[in-house]
Amino acid sequence: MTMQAMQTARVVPMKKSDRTREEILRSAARLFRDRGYHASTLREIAQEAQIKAGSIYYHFGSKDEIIDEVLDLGLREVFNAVHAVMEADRDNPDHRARIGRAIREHLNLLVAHGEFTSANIRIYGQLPEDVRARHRPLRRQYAQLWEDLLSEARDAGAVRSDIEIVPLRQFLLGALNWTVEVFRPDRGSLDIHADRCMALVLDGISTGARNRL
Amino acid sequence: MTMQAMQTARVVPMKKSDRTREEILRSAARLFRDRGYHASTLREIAQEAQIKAGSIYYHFGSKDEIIDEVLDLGLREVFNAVHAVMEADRDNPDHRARIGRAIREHLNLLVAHGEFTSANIRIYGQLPEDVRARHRPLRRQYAQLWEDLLSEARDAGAVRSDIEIVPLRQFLLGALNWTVEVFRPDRGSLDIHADRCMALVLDGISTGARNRL
DNA sequence: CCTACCGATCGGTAGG
DNA sequence: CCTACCGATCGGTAGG
Repeated sequence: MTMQAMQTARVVPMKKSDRTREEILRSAARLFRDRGYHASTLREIAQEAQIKAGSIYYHFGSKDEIIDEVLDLGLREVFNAVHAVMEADRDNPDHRARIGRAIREHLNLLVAHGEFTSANIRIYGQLPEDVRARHRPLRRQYAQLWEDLLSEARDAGAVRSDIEIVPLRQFLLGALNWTVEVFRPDRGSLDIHADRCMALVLDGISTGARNRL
Repeated sequence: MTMQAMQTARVVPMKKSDRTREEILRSAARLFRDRGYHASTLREIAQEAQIKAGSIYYHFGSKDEIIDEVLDLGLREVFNAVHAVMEADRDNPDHRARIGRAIREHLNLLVAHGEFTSANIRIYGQLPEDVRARHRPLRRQYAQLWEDLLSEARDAGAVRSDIEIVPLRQFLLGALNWTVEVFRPDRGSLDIHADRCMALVLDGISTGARNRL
């Protein structure tokens, strides 16, 4: 197998059943995002994936298994990419630049994996508690990534010292996610979008905010 | 009937059927907010309102009629209150203060009518198109209120002239709604919360933003 | 406002 | 991966 073939194989899975499986997940993510979890039926998901309803159970054991994987796909790639950027920037003394690069990477991934991240953001609050519970550890891990970054920035004097880290992280990630949902920027306008978020959020944090977060 | 009685009558409806009707709406709003529209069944709504499922149809013709009224209640009172504040402030030359007061009133109402405004914010994106279409005129009206306020501020030089009004309004209202959903501030901390939003959002708009919105 | 019920549709399964 | 089907539950209705 040539290098070319191996790379292709990683992007477009070779086995047909794998491609169908991915199509089910992608269809499910789109429907979950647009109509919510309960309103999206397995019959609609199957139709979008161009198979019959009963055939979904060849690939997944239950609807819960599908939502679990959609949630996981939506966040894990964001986690890995942002984690990598933060690691590469570990010794940079410019904390504002570090935060900026993390923001940019976060937005990048949100746009790249549209269906899955959007579905995750939009429906998480409305899922049954047992589904949320299974997904929570990954959420906590990602939140911790940002809280560490912001803590270091605060300790270095780059962020106002009277701002609490947890609400700051909530506000920052919330604002970023919200803007992507509203603006749906294309790849070309992503840098502008990231700068805008930086300016609106970070300038407020570091110089403008009069009250404790 | 005394003045006292009349005022009481307006707050707590006298007829029992009116009170049941209100209880249905409030239960529906809570369930819609917490689980989404489709996941909230008429049977659950009825149970929360302490009546039997079939009895809902004594008060409402369909589930659609309930969601219509929940959406309307969630936004109309916000619209009226914010509109009144803007009118009272019409000739104030301090545009930053005008925007600040409008923000404060908006947040005030979001907190005051928690179930209905939260339900409106959270589930609107996932509703069937015909439900959204019926609710859209009121949404547009409220958006126009803010766009007028922001346009005047920009024309007076209080907001950067290279910022487009529509995206600015989307971002501002989106950020305000988001923070209320995340922080759920009590009445006591509302002023602090409003100031924080002012600082984070408005300082970015007027002095910090490098790029066009 | 309740009881008793309807047709439709859901998530899921058996057998191929 | 499909056909044919199950019990459960949904929004909604009839009759009181």
